[in-house]
Amino acid sequence: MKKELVERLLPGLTHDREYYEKLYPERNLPEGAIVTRYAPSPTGFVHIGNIFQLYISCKMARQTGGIVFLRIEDTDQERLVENGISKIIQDVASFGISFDEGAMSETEEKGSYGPYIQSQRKEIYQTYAKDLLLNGLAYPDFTTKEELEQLRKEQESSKRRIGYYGKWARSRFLTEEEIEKKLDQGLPYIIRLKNTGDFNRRIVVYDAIRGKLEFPEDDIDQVLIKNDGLPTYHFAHVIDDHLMHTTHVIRGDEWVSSLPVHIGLHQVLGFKPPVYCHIPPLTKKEGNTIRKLSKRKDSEAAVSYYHAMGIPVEAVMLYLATVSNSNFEEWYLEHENASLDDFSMSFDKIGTSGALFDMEKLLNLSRNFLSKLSAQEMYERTLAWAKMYDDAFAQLLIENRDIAISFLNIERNQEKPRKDYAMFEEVKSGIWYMFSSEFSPESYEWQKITDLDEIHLVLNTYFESYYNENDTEEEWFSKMKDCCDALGYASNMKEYKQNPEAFKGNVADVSTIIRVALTSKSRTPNLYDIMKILGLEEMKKRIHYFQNRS
RNA sequence: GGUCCGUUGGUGAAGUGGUUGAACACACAUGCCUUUCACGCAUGCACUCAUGGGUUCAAAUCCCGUACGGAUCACCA
Repeated sequence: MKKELVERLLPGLTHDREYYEKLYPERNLPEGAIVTRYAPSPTGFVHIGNIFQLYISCKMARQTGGIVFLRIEDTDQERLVENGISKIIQDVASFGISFDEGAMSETEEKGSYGPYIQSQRKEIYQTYAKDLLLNGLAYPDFTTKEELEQLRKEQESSKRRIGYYGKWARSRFLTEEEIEKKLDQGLPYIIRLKNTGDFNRRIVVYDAIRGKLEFPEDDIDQVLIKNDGLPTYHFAHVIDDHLMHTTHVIRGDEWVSSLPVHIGLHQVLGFKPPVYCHIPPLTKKEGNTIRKLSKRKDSEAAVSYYHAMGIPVEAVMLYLATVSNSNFEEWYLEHENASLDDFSMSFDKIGTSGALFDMEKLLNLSRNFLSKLSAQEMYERTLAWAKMYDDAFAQLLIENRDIAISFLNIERNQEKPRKDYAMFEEVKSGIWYMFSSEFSPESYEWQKITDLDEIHLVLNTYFESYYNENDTEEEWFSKMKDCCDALGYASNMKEYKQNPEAFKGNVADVSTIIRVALTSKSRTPNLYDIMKILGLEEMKKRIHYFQNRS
């Protein structure tokens, strides 16, 4: 196509493609370093699947001495959300992830391969499109949406392959005179690739995760530049990843079917394609069907969900690591105290079929993680959570700091600590009865022994004659047994089991009476510790409260 | 409809032709321990790897068909 016409189509371009090729030279990185990117469109909040993908990207880049950068794909101007970039950066940062290069805020960026916001790279894309136009590898298309729709219907009814290709791509055959005439009329147009691909030829692509993939060549005249002058995803991705020297494109597997398009574009532009790595989606079972986790339908898809529930980010990352590399879990079991960074990930250990998102497993990981924190850390983190999501609870934690820490410490400093909490949200329901200001229960969880006279008898006897604040745990328990013997309860479990009729109950029943009277709950951590923390004064108050109610 | 991908237990999965009578983890069940709970310990949990056929001395592992599931086919990414 002649130069004047091309300049009419894509006006105002001051550079040629060689200029850009020189502007963005080869990166100076160690052999085998992986350069990859996170390339979201700023259309809302970050999805847990994005974090999953990002985790893999960061891991692979960092362990090879490479780079991961943030590129904003905002070529769809209609779907943009206000402060979209900040939201992405914030959500990502909340999982402890940051970028080596790329967009850093709405207005700032870092690195010498920018701009990293696609809408600011318009001239670059157009320059490459212009080059294609000049070489007869692209052409303007004035077809309207209605005409396109019409074309599709024709193809459907005659059972042809759907798409704008070959003889169906009518604008291919426009003469330069016809183009000029339409331009004179001011008709809107787009730029399409004049595809030389042949549907009957096959191409082979090696995906780092899925292995050998085979497709027919793409022969569709893909849109390169849209009506608004901005490129389509396909065109922008190919140019950006070439110019930014991306070595590995790590993205969701909804993209595998556009691989022929991307390979084709790399070819016409004379680029060497990067290695493609398509990761499977996180899925969810709904009835009998399995589908991708969806931001709209599934609350657990939003990153904010985990923060609100108080699931520590470490646990979420652990879960994502478990799902991403099949050998991670075993490795982690052998390296209990190792950091995630010490694990060495590989593409071929990433599964190809989507993992069902398993909340149980995540919570289990979280429970284990939280059980390993010190009481002090547990307290601080619970407090930090409460300050964000539950003011009243935060206040209580501050007022009862020492009690809270002592309570959280029960059976924590041991080889295999208690696993009471999977999220900070649960701490409240586990701890409230320790705070005297909160203790005024409406009901008590009485178990086997429910006769109130008997309960009073046990409580009075125990506190009047047996409890001593200064006892060690052994002394405490042996006195508990003495109390049982005195009241007709079995102090020895084996004896009780052999002949339950001979006793009113056993030492477990007596302990339960005391536990419930003091806490209103039948399940609590170790009673001895709880009594120590409450102290005699508080216990008297509670027994008194109970006796007045019944 | 075209194109492509996948299918090992309730879940994540290991496993690429022969110590797999299918590892490991989560969940579940039972028992033990035990002051409740939690922890811990022990045991159980796939009539065999979607299904039919083929190759082979030998197949979850290789080949073909079928079924089911998923992705994609925009001037969205």
